[in-house]
Amino acid sequence: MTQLSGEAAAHRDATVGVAVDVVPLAIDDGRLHAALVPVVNGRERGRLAFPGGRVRESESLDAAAGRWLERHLPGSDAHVEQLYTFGEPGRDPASRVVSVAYLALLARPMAAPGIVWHPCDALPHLAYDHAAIARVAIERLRGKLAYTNLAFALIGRTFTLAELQQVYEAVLGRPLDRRNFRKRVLSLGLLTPLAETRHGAHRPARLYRFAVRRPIDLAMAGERTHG
Amino acid sequence: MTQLSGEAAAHRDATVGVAVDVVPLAIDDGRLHAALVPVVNGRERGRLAFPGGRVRESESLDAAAGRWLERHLPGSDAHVEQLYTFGEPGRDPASRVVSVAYLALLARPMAAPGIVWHPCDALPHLAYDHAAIARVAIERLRGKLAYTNLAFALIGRTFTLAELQQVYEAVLGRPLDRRNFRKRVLSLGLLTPLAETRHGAHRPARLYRFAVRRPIDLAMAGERTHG
DNA sequence: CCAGTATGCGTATCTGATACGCAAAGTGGA
DNA sequence: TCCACTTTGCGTATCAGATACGCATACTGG
Repeated sequence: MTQLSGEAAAHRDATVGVAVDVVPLAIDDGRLHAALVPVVNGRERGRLAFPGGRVRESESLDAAAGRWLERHLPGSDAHVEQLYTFGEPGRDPASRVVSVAYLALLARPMAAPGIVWHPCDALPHLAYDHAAIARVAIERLRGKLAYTNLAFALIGRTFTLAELQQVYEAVLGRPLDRRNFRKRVLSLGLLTPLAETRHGAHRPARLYRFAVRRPIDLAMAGERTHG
Repeated sequence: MTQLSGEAAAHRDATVGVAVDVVPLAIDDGRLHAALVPVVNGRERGRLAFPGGRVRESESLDAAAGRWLERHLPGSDAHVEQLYTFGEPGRDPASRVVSVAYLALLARPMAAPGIVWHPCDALPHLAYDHAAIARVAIERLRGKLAYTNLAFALIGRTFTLAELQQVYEAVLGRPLDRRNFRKRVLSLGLLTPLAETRHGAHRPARLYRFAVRRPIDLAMAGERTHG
């Protein structure tokens, strides 16, 4: 906020509410999926929406996002980061609510009561402005995948290169060349090869894990002049 | 907002206020500057902060940002875009306020009553968490300059390549090679050469203008595989 | 008219992205 | 047992863009 120069005092006109909406995303069967819950009250009852709700006076926005995620997907151990804030006056027909949207990346689409996982390329009609939130979420994820190690949040602790490639293909929505993908991802130095291999129907594949499982911005290293 | 399953109803517990803070940035003398105003009330009185204040019930967040910018820098004709939302419970000692921060890019550091322009690489001690807001703003601007045409907002309608280069150097904080800058920026096809030239102490320089003066994402064109 | 400086253009080189060939290492069926 | 088949793993050729840098051009000012 800041200085209330001539404006209403801090405790007055608290007519604008604050909420968070969490967009849980995970890969399933080579496709990106989003977790939705049915709306229980109001004019939008019955429609699907992202988990979310009011921010308490004593909690931070990040804490509120974590709390609402935990309520609907308990123990999900997701990577959560702020996405964008939606505050059009008419976005909730009941009252004026500003919603801080969050991205939550899960290693797997875990089941939970009331939760429905939908493929992101064919979402149903969502409540409120959640279709716009979904668009921004997927767009952001696509962008960040290219210059961060964010993929670690969408895959288990150990994985083969083919499995990691499936994550990228699911998010980007297009096929990648196996051999170039291998070179690229290994040259970044983010992966640690393990001694074990995964045995399937054919040649066993080496297992890897991410050296660091927290967000790293790769653009910092290779500084770009541009301009 | 969203479903208020078991939570307090929409009109109750409106104890969290919503505000916007605008970070006005402009280039002056080859350096990036930010516009600040003194805080007039509360414990932080006298310190400098970014322009901002409460969001009205009937206005959108973008409209609130534009209103507070217009109040302090009337007629600035800035490019305004949402930055990040800050909502730590203790960020304002007076009351719980969530602030949606906005970036405002100006072609020149225009003067206005009460406004103080400070170089971004040597900001004074700011009120509230505005130092963090400033960091995020500059970081975001640096990032977006590399893959958008956002520079159009930080320069006048017509300019020489040397002047445009100064904008990039001021934001990025490091010198660029003249000849490579020229090639890069011209190959992007964003600039339209004009017939006129600007005459100074030496060889006259051709004037250019941005073909489009609204944000364009360049990464969309050259799609990156990565992986 | 010449020294000085900024503009404008071109070339060589390096790095990274892309396209694609091919051997290696397993499984499963004949 | 062995061979067809599939997936993994590695290498090479080529191309586009980034970077380093040389140099002529076109003005001003003394």
